[in-house]
Amino acid sequence: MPFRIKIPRSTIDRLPLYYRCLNLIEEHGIEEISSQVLGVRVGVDPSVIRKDLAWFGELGKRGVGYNVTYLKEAIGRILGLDKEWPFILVGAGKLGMALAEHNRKYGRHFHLVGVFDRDPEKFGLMVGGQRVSPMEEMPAFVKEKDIKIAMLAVPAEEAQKVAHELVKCGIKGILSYAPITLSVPEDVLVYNADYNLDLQRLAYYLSNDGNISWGE
Amino acid sequence: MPFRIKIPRSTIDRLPLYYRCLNLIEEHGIEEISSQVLGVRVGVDPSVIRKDLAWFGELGKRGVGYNVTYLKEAIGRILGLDKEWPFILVGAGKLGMALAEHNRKYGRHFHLVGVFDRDPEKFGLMVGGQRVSPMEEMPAFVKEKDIKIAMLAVPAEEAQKVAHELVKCGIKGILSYAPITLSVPEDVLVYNADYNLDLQRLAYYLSNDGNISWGE
DNA sequence: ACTTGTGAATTGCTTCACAGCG
DNA sequence: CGCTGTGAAGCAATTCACAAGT
Repeated sequence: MPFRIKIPRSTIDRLPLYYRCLNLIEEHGIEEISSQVLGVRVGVDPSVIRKDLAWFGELGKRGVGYNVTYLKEAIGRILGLDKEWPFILVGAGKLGMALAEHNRKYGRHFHLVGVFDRDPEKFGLMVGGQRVSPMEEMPAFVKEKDIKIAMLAVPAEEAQKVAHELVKCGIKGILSYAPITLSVPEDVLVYNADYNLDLQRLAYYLSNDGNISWGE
Repeated sequence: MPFRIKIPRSTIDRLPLYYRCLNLIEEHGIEEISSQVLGVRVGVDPSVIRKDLAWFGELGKRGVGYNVTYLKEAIGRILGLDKEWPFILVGAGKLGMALAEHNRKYGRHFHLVGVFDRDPEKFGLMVGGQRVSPMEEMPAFVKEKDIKIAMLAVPAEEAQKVAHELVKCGIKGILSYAPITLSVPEDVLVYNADYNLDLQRLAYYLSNDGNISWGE
């Protein structure tokens, strides 16, 4: 009888950190690693790493540690990186173009299959190995190829409208660079990549040293 | 007698969301807002908003709600956005350049004052309103202008080395686009802007629908 | 001897429910 | 009456400490 367990969000948030680090460690030719050492490399407490991994079975060997390649591949499978994820980019401005080019060079597991924009001047331009197509062609394209992920790099004013369209044709995950909170149905996931959010968080800690003070 | 209270990290993480949204609401000419309505706009439970804001005093009026402009400015002060933050960019590749241009157009509260790269071919290029300077000039520049924030957009191989240099000349906050976990002293803050992390988290939820299944 | 996997204790955050005020 | 501010309850995540395994 199949049953399902909910994995803590914080665990999922850390898995890509482990994965990224294990890739590097593997390249260095290291075969075994302890939660201790991995912890230092990813900046996470070893017991957190062990708890995180334990959700998915017994991935390590007691007294020894974790096999780097095996663990890397296990985490890859957990994250769904054993398949290639096609995604589209909406918005071929400077930022969108740079992201697309960057992905072409460094992207693993995710490949750009379409770029869309409203501006006719952009049509036909090559961006990240794809020709920019008019926004009107997006719905058919996404439905036909059954694409689930979109990167959104359009101006704030357009972002909500575009998000709506994306959802309507079946997109389930959006990585948004737009500086607004998108409203989407709850079965659609949005990650905010607007770097101003992070800059502002930085500013808080730099201003307040993590606290606020009162009194005299 | 001065005393200090620790604000939850999750509260700080949400403040920029509120701030971003309040700016928009203010532009629409709305003067008062309840935690209820704001909650819908930012996708956060109203009681979370009230608890978050309560850390900083009584910012609202019972029976009425929050004054939009007043609240926006209060949050701005809390985050340290009442001052302008100068920052530098290290790495004038495609991504760095796009980020710099983007910041010039849309950046509030943070302004780019220097761009550095190791590649002599880049020297002198205009990026985000600044001329690209050789990496060697960075330490003197940062120290002299007392800059605290850096954006890091260099290849993985260089990133750790550069992070070290940044820390050595007084940088306290790094927004890193490099696909590695940087190791820095604990009084230095690093935010990871590597979008592959978010794509991988998306992939997990799209693959597993938030769960994993066992058994038969 | 060393390191994982894991229940138990602890800490921190969110949700609830309502008193306090406009 | 409506909405904030807040103690208390409930839930989730981290930390601890050690048994289990190599």
